[in-house]
Amino acid sequence: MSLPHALLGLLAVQPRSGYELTKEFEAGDLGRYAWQAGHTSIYPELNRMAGDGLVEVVQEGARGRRTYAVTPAGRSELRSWLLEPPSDTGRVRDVQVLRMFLLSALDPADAVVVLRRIAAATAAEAAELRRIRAENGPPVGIGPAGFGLLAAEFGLRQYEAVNGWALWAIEQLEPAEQPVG
Amino acid sequence: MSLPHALLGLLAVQPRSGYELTKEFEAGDLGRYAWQAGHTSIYPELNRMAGDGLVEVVQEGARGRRTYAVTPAGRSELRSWLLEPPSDTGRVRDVQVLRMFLLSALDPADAVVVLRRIAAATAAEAAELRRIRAENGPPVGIGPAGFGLLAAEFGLRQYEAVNGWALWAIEQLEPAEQPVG
DNA sequence: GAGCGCATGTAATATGTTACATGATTCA
DNA sequence: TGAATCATGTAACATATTACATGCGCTC
Repeated sequence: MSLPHALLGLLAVQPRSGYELTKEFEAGDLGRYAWQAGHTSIYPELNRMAGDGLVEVVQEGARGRRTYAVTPAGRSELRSWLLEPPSDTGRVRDVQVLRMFLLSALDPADAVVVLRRIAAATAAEAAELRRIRAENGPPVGIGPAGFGLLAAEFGLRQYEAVNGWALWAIEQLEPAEQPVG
Repeated sequence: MSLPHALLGLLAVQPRSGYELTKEFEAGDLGRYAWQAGHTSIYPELNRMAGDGLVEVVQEGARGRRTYAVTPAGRSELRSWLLEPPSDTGRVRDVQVLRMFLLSALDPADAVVVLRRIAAATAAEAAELRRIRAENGPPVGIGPAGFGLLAAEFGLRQYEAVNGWALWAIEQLEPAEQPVG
């Protein structure tokens, strides 16, 4: 269960309310590439973590808004979780990757259709990330400002890799698709 | 919920028992990179799918062993699931990727420790996959024999991408780690 | 003052994991 | 005949998703 660590990580960047954390999971890079959660998981978890002393309410605003920040205990917990050996119970579960693996079960013609879609989608995503990177200029430092640079670069390389794989796979399959040259 | 589709995909390659499917998820490429499940999920799901006519028992062996195969209805279901537009409810949840995103929350020195570990691990995995690919020779065709080739290539490119990213990230962080050149 | 978005929560349902449980078969 | 592995299952628990629910505050 990594939700508390994801929350600690986001709060370590800057204090936030449950509502803002929810938005971050919905729209941010972390929610897109790494971990997802809805508000119905986040609110109870924040209360639990506050009870455990990992986070604390640092501000109360309008409409019952409570801004949380990481406590020293929370920071320590996050650090040891990140530094501890992978101890991997690693349950991978990625629908997109599953689809890619199962392509072999399709006729080559069908598989190529899907692969072309993957190639187009990943190329578009990669182009978008390249545009964002160019706009922001070369990275001059990575700090508590956010995951932006590391995340963007990671996403870019990931998309490029999948794109290259899809193009390669299409080449492998096309001879079978068009045996009559 | 993609477990039934993962099962359909594995059974489309060849009929198998619940026990064998469990082993495949434990040790196979699909279980490693794409989707995981334990026997306590698999057995009830197979029974449900048999009730729905997606799979059928084609053989009964010793110790109550039941070998399942995909029915035409199951094949049709798998195909339309693979061809349908991504309709992305895509709930990404990858602990390793989460760790990578949260690195920014660490001191640069700590982050570099973790990144070096990632770089070493991904380099080793990539080397292993390259070795396997070299042993099996160039791919001459992809058929119902399995996910082997597509999977190995996908894994290799994935590991190379993460490796490249980790090395890049180390370079970004090291000036901060050693400000006194 | 009406509507929208902010902000938090509970309850019911689905799903997945861990622990528990059973019995058959093979091999030493 | 004893141990290991095959082979399947149920029950209890933890977790996640969906639906339901409430009320404040801002803006038009």
